[in-house]
Amino acid sequence: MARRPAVVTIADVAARAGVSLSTVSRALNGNPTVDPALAERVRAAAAELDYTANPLARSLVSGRTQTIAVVVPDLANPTFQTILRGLGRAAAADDFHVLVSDSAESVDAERTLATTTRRRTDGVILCAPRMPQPDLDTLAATLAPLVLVNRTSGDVPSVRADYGAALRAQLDDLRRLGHRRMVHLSGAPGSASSAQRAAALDAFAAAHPDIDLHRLPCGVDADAGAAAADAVLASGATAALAFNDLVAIGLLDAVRRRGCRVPDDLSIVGFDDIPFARFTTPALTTAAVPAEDLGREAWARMSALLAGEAPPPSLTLVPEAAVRATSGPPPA
Amino acid sequence: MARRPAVVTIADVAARAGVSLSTVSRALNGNPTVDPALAERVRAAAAELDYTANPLARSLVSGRTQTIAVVVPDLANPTFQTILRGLGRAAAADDFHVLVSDSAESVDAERTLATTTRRRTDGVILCAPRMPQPDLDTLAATLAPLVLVNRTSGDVPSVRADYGAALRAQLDDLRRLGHRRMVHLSGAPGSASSAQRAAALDAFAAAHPDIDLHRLPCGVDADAGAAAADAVLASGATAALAFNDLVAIGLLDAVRRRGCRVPDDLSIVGFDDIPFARFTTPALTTAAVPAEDLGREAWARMSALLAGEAPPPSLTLVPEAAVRATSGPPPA
DNA sequence: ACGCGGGAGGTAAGCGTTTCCTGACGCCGG
DNA sequence: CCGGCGTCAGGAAACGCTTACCTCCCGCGT
Repeated sequence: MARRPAVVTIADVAARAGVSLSTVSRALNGNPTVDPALAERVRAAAAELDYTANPLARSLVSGRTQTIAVVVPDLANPTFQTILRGLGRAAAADDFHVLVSDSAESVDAERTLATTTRRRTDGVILCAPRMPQPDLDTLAATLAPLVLVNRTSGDVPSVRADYGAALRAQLDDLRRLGHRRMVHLSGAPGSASSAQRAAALDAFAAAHPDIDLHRLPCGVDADAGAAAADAVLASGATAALAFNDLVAIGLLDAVRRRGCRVPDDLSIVGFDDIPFARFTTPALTTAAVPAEDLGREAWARMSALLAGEAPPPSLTLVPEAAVRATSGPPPA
Repeated sequence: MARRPAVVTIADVAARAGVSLSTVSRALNGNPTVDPALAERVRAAAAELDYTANPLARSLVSGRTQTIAVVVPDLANPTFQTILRGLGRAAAADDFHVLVSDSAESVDAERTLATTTRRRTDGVILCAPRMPQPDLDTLAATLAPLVLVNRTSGDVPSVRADYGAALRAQLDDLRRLGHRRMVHLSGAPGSASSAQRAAALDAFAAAHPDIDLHRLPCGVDADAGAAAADAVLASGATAALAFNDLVAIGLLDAVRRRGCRVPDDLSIVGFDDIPFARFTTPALTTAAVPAEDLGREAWARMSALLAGEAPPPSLTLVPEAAVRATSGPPPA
């Protein structure tokens, strides 16, 4: 009994069709210089043998892998998941594969992963990298083609949400509602959005000296938000602005457990508008970061880069306010 | 000015160290037959040139890519995200990369993605595939090494949660609480868990003929849960068992908006214990599927397979009941 | 002093493609 | 009728690496 070869190569197809390797390659790649009848014969042979070109060998010679790498700080973060989903689907539509790595919020891992995954892919998308700007600038030089999400570096194409503008809008809304003591729960110091937010806070504080705007260091997840509950309540603030929805949700739950009524005693606003923000009680007021769009747009830029075209200009989306039920006037 | 070669190859290192290609390869791969002093010289040359072996070329000859493929039905589903995270981190710890694809709940995409990604990786992990059993069996034969999550096929190593057992426990709990009219919101017909759940429902119905157990077709997300609210209320059931937490959350929110008190008027139990289940109001009673463990264990099996060892036996984890506040006795 | 064994490093053969270059053939024009 | 040119297919190099195999040299034993 004829043992089926473990793997069928282009040579098998060539033998079957009675032509040379190069002809098979040309025929299967649609090279027009091959006689149509011959091409058909080759295709038939390939089909009978169930042949598909080995992508590795192909990549080695062509220098292209049809794969891009994405590095995110934490796969458990709903925002990154959504970005990844938009990105992944857009890339898949263009027949590209996605290699994801989770840097576990570690700057070292970020650098290492970016470098090693870059070597086996055609480009890298760094999603909200936490590393300091100089490090990012240095690294960026070695990574091209590179697209950044929520960070910028030189003229690297990027897409990002304007955290500063959205935070400013939130602060203004709360001020208009009458709040005069507010607290901001800041997270992930490395993230670019932190800088934007800090600037927005500074500007607001300067513009409204009558308002007591306190800043409370905090983590980036629900536990961190819960842990900050006592400090928030002790601060006497009538409104809390959380780094993200996770923090807001943790805080919301924790203060309610302590008997604090939201929004009557304390207004809470989140950031990101994760899918669950609608389902908290009360429904969370937040700023809707269009994460899926960010992912899609990031791919659009990478795709242009890979095609050697000029990428679309860097994009800054302003998150839209999603005013729901955790914000309201301060207690009288 | 000496132009730096775009890419430094093993030949450059060999020239720099004044040795042959093979010696460089051996030295860098820690082959003990190379003289320690020479090895050191090679390593030094490699370091000066900032050389790293081209993974593609290496893969082509070695036949190993240090990469595995994972196919999930929907990246937006928190359970798959968690599985992916456990899997990704475990694989990363073993210096493996992960190529993820989102099949968008499409059976066709599932098959195609599995096949094409398999070719550029060392193995595939199919996460909760939706395709019918015969298709899965056929496909499985061409995919080895393969690991299945939440499905089985022949003697393919697998890890899964025992949805049937957990659902049985939920049903028993509700019965003990006194519920006599219950409704089950079933989702994703293709999924293996649906079969297990159907069997559990059948068995329960047979064992407790006095209980009215109704089944309501439903989708798999929060919107589907919300859409089912009227039907659930109209059914007169005092307890609703949702296909997953997303459905439960949508339902919970929708019935509360209609003035229904949970759990006083209606008990609701979810499934999966997604991170947000703790934060609904009231906190959602659910069954805790250890998704991160599933991911980690899936990798353990793949890892063994790749090492040519016998994989650990297929694993079935029984989700633990997470009794919180959406379940209670039926109204009197 | 010579042969032989063993160890270290070099040579070259792949891995499976793509692609450049060459050669054969046929056709057309001179 | 012959030369030249265009077309199409084959040969072979190249992509960057690993590894089997072979050579060379050294040291030992007789």
